[in-house]
Amino acid sequence: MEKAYEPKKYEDEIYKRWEESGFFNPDNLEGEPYSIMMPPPNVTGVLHLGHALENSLMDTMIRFQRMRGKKTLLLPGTDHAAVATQARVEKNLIAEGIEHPREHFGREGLLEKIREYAEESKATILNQIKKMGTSCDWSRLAYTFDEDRSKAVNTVFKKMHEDGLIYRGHRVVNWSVKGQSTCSDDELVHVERKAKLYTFKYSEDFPFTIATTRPETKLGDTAVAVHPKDKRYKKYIGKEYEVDFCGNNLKLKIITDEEVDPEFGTGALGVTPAHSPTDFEMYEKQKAKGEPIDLIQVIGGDGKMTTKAGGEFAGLSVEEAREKVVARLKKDGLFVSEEEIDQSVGTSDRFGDVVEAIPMQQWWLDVNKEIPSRKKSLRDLMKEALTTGLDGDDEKKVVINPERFTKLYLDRVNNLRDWCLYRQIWWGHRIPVWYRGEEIQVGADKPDGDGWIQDEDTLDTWFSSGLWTFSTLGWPDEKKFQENRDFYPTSWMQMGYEILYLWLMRMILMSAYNLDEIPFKHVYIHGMLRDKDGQKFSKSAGNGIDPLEVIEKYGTDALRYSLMSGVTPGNDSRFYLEKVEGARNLVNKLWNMSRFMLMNIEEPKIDIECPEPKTLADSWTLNSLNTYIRNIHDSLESYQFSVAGEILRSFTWDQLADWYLEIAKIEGNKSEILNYILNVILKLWHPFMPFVTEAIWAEIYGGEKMLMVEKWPESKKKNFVCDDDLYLSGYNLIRDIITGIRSLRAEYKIEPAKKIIVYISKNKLITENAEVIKVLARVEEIKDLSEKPEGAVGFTQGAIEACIDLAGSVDTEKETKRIQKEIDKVSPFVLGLEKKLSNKEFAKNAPKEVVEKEKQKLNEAKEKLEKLGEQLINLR
RNA sequence: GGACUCAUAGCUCAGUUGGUUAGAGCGCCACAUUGACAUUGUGGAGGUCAGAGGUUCAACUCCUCUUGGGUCCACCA
Repeated sequence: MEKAYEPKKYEDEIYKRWEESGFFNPDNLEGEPYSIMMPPPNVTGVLHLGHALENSLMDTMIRFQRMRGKKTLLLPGTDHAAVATQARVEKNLIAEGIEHPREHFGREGLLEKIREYAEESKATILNQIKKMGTSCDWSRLAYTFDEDRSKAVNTVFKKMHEDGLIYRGHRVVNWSVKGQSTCSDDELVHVERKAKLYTFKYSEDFPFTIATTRPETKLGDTAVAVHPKDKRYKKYIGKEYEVDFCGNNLKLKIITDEEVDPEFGTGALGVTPAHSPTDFEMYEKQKAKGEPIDLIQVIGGDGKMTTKAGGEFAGLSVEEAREKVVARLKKDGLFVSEEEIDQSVGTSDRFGDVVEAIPMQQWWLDVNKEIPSRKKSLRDLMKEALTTGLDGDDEKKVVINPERFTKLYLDRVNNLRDWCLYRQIWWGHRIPVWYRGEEIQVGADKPDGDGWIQDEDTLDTWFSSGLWTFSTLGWPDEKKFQENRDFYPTSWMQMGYEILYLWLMRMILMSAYNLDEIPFKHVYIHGMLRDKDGQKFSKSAGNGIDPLEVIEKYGTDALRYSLMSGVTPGNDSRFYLEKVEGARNLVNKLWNMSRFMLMNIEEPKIDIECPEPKTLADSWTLNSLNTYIRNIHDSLESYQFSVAGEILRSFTWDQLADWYLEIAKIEGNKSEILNYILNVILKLWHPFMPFVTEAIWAEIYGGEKMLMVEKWPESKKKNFVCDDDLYLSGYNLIRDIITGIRSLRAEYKIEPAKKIIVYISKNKLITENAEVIKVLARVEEIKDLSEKPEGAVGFTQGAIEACIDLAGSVDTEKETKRIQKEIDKVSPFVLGLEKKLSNKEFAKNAPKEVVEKEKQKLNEAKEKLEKLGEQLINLR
């Protein structure tokens, strides 16, 4: 084995071997099914560190489960990401000088451009996933926009339409002028900005003033709403006014609505049904009440004022129209005041512009309507999945970790509005709806007869992502799906909290509706990765880090470990290169430890049972390892990746490398035990650091047998027992003595090479481990404490006292200080314990073990205090 | 307006059903250096767990409030 581990030499070759082995494919495995559907990365570019974290989490889990003997499936794929991808390509084209890509290329031409980009991006992404060491089944690779997935999309659309859940309606939508497309409420990003609130009167004879930040929309007002209990306006309710507003003849009915805040502005709200979601709701309510008001669209899809806005304003941009309206109001003496206020506006998450509310004929998914065969709405299903389980079946319940996200999810479900399904872009699943005059047909294929025209629009990208957990398994093809049925519902899903609403909810909706199943049993929500200073990684901030560059420099294992260490569910974590460096060191340490162990193993055996310990160090290490096996297993089972990694690191480095291997050099003859320990730790490390462990495994056992499918270590029920009481805490005592001597040596600046004589109250434990103490603490001879000379300095560890002879060079003052410091540390502890133990309530209420433990601690501390006192007296 | 979350060593973070003399990594200080490893080893300094109350025999851990960061949702006419 080489002196240092060089990841580059091994990684690609190992990945190839894994792939060729066929064990990424569960069809070649046996056991209980375990499945994870990889959240498909968007084909908008390359993978970032967040994806790298996700791959690490999923692959660690899947490797762990595979080694446990499960039939594991990690299904890879990518997402066509409709709007995001088209927006990206259009942006690139505009940067290249093509001002209007849609007009320039036409539908098919632009689609071809996007397709090219998507394919390229896809290839890059898949390669990156491989570089991360992700053990996914490439034979089941899926894409949200491929044939099978499109089939699923069309099938679901048709079914929902037949169930009456998808309807067509003329309603106010969120419209991105820049993107020339709608977007759903979930796709809005709210930003704070300053705005002017204008107060004005519609006309001379209108009885009161109203306030607005959008004077230009007032050209489309058809009512004025006040709070039903607002006394100021009581007498006007129900009246109708006809006003001349900036040259427009407006009919305004005074209506009431609970939504109106009497405290805001003047307490009277000009209702613009066409350009405000809440106003539109009032319009609908009025209609339902049988007292309809009008709807006048004064802003068009191009962001300009329409002819309905009046000749003076038609064709102006919104901003121009606003200025003009304000100027006109001032001129007409209708303007009252203006003030600056904070306002939050919705912007498009993909195009970045402030969205306009515009009324349009669109298709919607009704979340409140009863599903004919179920007597429940989609909203009900979404709720059930996280509360009682579907149909009250606890087995059909999704558990979110950390739990707090459950509440967020449910709050959102309760306030859910109908889902606007259509997007006026070209990249995406084309709507399976056909028109001929007034006739409408739904289905993927063109209906019989002439004159049918397919809808121009495409579906919201999340519609296909919502189907991901089962469309990837072959649904709606019954045969294909049945073959994969064991993997559904999937076992585990991990995702960032930022797509909780966008994705998690829709997957649950789609699965519950189509299959009457939950999509997965457990969801693990991870936080966002931030840079060293806690900033988000982003293109515009220029702080992005390419995972491939990190891999190139430090290796994949180091990247994986550094990403997962320090993460706790639901919380953001920071990424910086020092962390990767530390992980790289750990990887190398593991390599070198293995190298050393291998040198001390006579003939490595791949199947080796835990050998009987021969020395104290052996039993301590084997017992300790046994406990760690259990802890790591439990931590991984409960998705505590960081904890599992940390305790494994601690065992490997702090216990094994720093102590046991050093002792092995002294005691010698440990071939079997080292063989066993090496096998076990390589297995335990494998899910975290697949490459280096597999590389070491190959160094030991050749490339034939793969660690990836070795059996996960089992912890034994019983530890090795020691007959003597002293042995129970024996090993820690030996370590403490060695550390104590080392510490004294450092304090008295005894040359490291110089061997000294120590005096210890001897017992069997000391005698048996004398050699270890001698070598590790650089001791010439161990003599009995009774022989200690005048002026020896010492320390106490539990029942054992040890001294070193400084041959008259004791610095009394310094030593006094040292001992006093020690006493100052122990005495308050003793006092505290005494107080606690003398408290009757404590004795009465605390569990027996706790009381016993405290008593023991007190005795030990007291003893130590006594000895320290003696030492202090001896100094004088 | 409604809610969530974080505050622990210089820095980044663990601390999962309340019982440790509160931990790790990095950094810092001192020392070591020819065989597993300088991507190293040894020793050490460093925290009244944001603040104030409360519950409890016992609080970093549970409750309330305060302060300061971050996030989400709703409304914003």
